[in-house]
Amino acid sequence: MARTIGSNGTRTAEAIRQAGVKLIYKHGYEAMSLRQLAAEVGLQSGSLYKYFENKQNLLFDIVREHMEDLISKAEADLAGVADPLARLKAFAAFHLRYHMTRMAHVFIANMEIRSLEDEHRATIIAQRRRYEGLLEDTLRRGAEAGVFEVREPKVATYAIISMLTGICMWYRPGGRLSQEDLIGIYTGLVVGGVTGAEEAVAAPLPLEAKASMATSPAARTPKAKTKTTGKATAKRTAAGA
Amino acid sequence: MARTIGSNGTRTAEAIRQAGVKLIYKHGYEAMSLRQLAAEVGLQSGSLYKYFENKQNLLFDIVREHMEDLISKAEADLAGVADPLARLKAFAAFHLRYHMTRMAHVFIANMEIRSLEDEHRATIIAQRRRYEGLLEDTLRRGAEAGVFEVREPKVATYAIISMLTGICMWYRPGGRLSQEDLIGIYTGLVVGGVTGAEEAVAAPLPLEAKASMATSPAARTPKAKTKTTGKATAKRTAAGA
Amino acid sequence: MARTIGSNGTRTAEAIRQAGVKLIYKHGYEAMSLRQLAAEVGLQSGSLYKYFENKQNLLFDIVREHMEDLISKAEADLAGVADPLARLKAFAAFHLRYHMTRMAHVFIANMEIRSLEDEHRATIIAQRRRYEGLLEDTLRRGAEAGVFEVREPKVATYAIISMLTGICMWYRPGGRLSQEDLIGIYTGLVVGGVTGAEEAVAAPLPLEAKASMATSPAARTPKAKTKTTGKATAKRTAAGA
Amino acid sequence: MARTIGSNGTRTAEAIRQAGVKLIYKHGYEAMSLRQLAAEVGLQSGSLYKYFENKQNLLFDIVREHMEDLISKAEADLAGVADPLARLKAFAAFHLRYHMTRMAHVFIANMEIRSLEDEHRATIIAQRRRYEGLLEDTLRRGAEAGVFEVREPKVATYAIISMLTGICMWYRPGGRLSQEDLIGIYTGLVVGGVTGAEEAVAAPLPLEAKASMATSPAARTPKAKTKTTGKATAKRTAAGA
DNA sequence: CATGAATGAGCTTTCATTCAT
DNA sequence: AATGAATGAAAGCTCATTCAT
Repeated sequence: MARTIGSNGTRTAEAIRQAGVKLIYKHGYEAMSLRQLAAEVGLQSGSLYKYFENKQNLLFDIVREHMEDLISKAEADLAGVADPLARLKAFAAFHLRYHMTRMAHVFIANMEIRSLEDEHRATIIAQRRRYEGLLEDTLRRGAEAGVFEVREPKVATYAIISMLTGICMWYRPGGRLSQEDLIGIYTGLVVGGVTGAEEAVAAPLPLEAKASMATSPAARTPKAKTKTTGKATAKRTAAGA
Repeated sequence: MARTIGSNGTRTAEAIRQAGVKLIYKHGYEAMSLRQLAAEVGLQSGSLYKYFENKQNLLFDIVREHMEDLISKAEADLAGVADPLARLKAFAAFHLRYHMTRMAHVFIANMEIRSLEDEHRATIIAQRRRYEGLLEDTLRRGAEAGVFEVREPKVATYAIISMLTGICMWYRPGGRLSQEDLIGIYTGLVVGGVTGAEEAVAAPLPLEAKASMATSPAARTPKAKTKTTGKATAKRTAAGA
Repeated sequence: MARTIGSNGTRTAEAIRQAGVKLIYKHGYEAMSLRQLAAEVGLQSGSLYKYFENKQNLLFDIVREHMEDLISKAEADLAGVADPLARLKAFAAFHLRYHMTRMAHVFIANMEIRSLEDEHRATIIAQRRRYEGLLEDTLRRGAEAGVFEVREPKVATYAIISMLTGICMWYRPGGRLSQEDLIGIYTGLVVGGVTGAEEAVAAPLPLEAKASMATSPAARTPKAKTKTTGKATAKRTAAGA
Repeated sequence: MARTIGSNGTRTAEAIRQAGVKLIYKHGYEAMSLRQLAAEVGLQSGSLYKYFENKQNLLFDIVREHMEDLISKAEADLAGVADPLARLKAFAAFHLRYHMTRMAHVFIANMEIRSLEDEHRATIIAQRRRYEGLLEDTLRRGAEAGVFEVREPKVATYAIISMLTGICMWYRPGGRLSQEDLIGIYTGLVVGGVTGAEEAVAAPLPLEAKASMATSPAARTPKAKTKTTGKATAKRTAAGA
């Protein structure tokens, strides 16, 4: 029988990718074994090595491609939107929609950064920073324009992204509230947070003070120690401990 | 020479607990080996079993005691505060301060729920729900009193807690912004979010519609399948896959 | 070079089985380590797991296959023999010959029942009962026919089988007495025992009295307690203690 | 409070001995851990070493003392009995009664010979031989006197002892048949076996032929390899493999 | 007499990975 | 493109044993 378009190899590669996402999401990267993965796609575990160099690279590929997808789609969505408030709402809506749609990928990208080796993690963190930049720039411009009450755009960026990303910890399709309902609720919280309520709580901050933050939240994630011997699985050491 | 005060056993137990927190924070529970842990406290790995039943129980003990501490301190902090807005601010301040102070414990409690066995996870999730209840009740009462514009207190609870918890992903002591600065910023975002900006964005929600959420975000964390045969190490399966 | 006929896998499996029998016979199941076994067949210990699920199953497979072999050969040997005395002699001869030929298997099947987990032990005990049934039925029919003086066929069955099985505690091929010599001697003891000498010793037994025996000698072997928690290696508890 | 007569130490020693018998009977020597044993008598496992040199010696002490008891009681029972048939019956009755009464000790002495180190096993086997000698001499004298039809007293000895010993594989007190009932049945089998039925089955044996047996069944039990290094638990190698 | 902390060796089992076929 | 046999390392855990107190 003739090969179907997209060779078996291509199809197997795709199956492995999908099964990998599923299993890492379910069990975690460390806890997923390649035997499991191979069984999921109907192969022997040794055969997987036709499709990736090693387990670490499978994870890296999944996360990197996810980040590329996330960034390009976000940039496309915000492309024509100039007004800061409109951009903020568009960002929030995009982020939420994306996170409700591709929960497994998002979950992995957030949880398994610690399982990436140094170099790979650096790549992903750079992508993350670029993505965060979309929001940070918007907040900064809105603040300059006087429409947002945001004195620390970086902090606000982290806060807002944490809030929005949190949705994939509990959201399930088919619930009482539709995706659009939820987008409405979350956007309300975000917009309310950055417009005009702030003075009610906080005293003016000393802007000239030394920053209390790392250059990015990403820097907080544990860093793998340099691989040393043999085939040993790379272990990670956290910067912050 | 006589035994030093606070027998070796007690001190070793404490050292193991602390090293455990440190290593799980750095490497993750799955990636931390008991040999590593033993080396960290200057023991043979087998000797650790004087101090815990098994690796899983070490994790559970750490997380459970952390949650107990978190809850009791939170309840103490909110004890006399009746006014919804004051309670909200007190909760935010407590949560942030706690998370900036005990980052490793908090990080572990959030990240390693997936590594807990069924029963243990259920215990922790129940504690989490109780903690979330402190905020949810406050939001609900504030909404009833007309001081908060919150139509979905549960969703708002998840959103706010996600935002506040996010601080331990990037905060480092000694930065430009003091803990109190950051508490000011975050509290501003939270209070702004729940007071009066919402109508600007979202259409009224159909309150009677079917819920789109699990009973708790906790339910999203992967659930271990029931142990079936033999001595096999328990693996986890995610509810959502 | 092409794979040798009978793939390596098949040959390795057979080598493992044989080495397993040899080492369990020599050291006992508990005392045999899988490292020993692997070394015996020239493998790493982990590689054994291509060939059995775990150590316990290796033992079970060995014992179960032995019992199947024993039963089927015994049934074949007795197939056409109707006369009770002839059947008794045929049984004794078969049992002795088998036990002198496959001493290691027999020894293991008798000694290591205690090392089997509950379910496995139940299977083996059922097989043992079936085998014993061959003798018991013969004794019973012989007693009914008046050719045997056997008032308690079950007790006599246990006694005779114990006597015959005992041969594998001391027999070695190449000794002064041939297998056929020994069969002659043992058969004489057995036949003499069940034909007509009994009244010389014992007073008539109250047949209606309550039995003083377990349903089978097998039931005397220690029974593993039901596995309860975690991954703990199953220990055994004796029924009679 | 004053010490009771028989110091605590003496009582503890006795408790350890009894618990040891119980646990070795239940689990087997290899499978019994000293932690279990210590727990059974309410001690820490390290404290056991006040009462024995090591685990191996505990086993040896138990078995040796059992054998001494067995032999001295048997010799006492047979002391005044001269007539071969009476001696045979007395031996059988004694052996059965003893085995029904002290099943655990007997079981251990039979099953755990393989777990004894070389030297210890040699001691026990010598005792066993002496015990067997009581029966063998009786058979020999009976044969010489023409009252027994036994051409191979050694073989008959092994056969008879195996048969009688087998009772402790299935007997339980409180069953339908009393100890005396069972003694009657077994004695009938034994006496019948050695009196006059033999010619019915076997052709005369060539007495001058080379023996097909080891000097004692005991020699069949595995022999421990010489202890080699450090504190390593001694492993055993079977002579017959 | 007994504890309790610790050792060091060894166990069964799992894993990522390799490679001849 | 895939198999299946095997490796070598490491994991969690248990054990008999020691010894200062």
